[in-house]
Amino acid sequence: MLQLQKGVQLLMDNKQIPDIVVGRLPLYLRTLQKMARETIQVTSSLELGERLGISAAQIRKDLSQFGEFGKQGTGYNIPFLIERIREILHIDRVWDVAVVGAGDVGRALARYQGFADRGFRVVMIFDNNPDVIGTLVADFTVQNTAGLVEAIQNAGIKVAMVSVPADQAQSVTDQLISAGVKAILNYAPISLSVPEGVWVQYIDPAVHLQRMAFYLA
Amino acid sequence: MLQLQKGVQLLMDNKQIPDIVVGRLPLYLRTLQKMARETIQVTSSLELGERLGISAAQIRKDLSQFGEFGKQGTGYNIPFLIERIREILHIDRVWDVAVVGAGDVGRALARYQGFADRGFRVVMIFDNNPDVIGTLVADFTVQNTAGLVEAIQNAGIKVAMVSVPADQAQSVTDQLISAGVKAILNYAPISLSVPEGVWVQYIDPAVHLQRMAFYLA
DNA sequence: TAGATTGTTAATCGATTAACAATC
DNA sequence: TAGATTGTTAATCGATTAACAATC
Repeated sequence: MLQLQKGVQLLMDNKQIPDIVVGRLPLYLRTLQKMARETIQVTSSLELGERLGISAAQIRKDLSQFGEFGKQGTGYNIPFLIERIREILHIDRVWDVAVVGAGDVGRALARYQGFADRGFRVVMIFDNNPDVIGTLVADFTVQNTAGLVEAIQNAGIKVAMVSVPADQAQSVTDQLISAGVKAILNYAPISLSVPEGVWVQYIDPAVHLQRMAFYLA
Repeated sequence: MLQLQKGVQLLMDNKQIPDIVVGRLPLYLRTLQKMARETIQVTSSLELGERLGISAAQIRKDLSQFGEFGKQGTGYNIPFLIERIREILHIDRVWDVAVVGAGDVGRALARYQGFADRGFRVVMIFDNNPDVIGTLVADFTVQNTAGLVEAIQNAGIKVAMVSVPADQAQSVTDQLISAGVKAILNYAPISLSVPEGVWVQYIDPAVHLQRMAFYLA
């Protein structure tokens, strides 16, 4: 009875997790996986925090949003915590990803080895340049962007990376959304408009460099 | 006298600008430059905010940290505001940048056209693979990483991008710092340790994708 | 002038840190 | 047991928003 009520409460609770906390989980995961490769079995919020440059209190607070994963006096079992974070982030599976734009950046993304075991794999790449369509990138034949919506819809792809010129990025984004894509990693140097329920992350190296330049003499 | 005192106060003030505000300035700049290309002359905090998905109040508050750049009833002169932000960010000049690691990512960075007119230009690229050293990337001959410290020191370079495998990134970072580099854009999927006064920004596409995966069903 | 929009203040909201009982 | 470390609460700190006088 209490058990049930608790369950109901949890369901109704629908506690809103701060996005800033969500944003730190992949960093925790990356460092935990590095520790695992170093065959470390257990860690503490203090040790993990030192590796990340984050306070121990913040790590404990962040994790406590999702459950109780540690043991007093001992700390966190690393393989266990890795699995919990993978579940929380929904990367205890592999998401198929489409790349749009087969220039230098798109080709580097299609070949990138860094997605392996991190929840994603590139499965198709598009371009609108007739000289590029049909060529091979990694193991993929570059497809015509004209067929993007159908191909992505048929494959049920929910995640895409955009590496087209800035002036094509919004149009490509609109097509991706109409094809059912819900998460877009945008390399074009432009702010995108997307409807509620679609997520965008931005990678613009010039923006990152400019931010640091502020602190340069 | 009052004038002087004001100046002195400003000097002594040394008001700490929140880093989160600094981080938004490059986004404001990017959108303002897009508006300028659309030959718009004047904008308001409301209009700029709509393009960026940021509240008008936040834009005004952010800018007010650095001075009074607008005009009541009118808004902001776009070319004027662009110049002020470029000064604030210290990108009213061109920073030379070194790329370390001439794999797919490093080569894409060396060829990237997106740094033009945004305050940076790549001037050298390094790798430690004998098969790659001496080859051409864009207009640059790939140099041996063994000579990195001397070359960067001699050129007075303060900004670098790291695109080497994760297990070499900390060692490369240490060398860059000993060569005088103060700002590092790190593409290796690892947290770097750097001393006070050195700035790091991270680009890890898997981290960005993982963050969005949380919101996917 | 009337309308628009700034820069700034005060109020609100949210995130981080400090501290500690619980407990392994 | 003694020492260590969690999960959580309360206190602090910082960021965002609302509101408006000033003024173009």
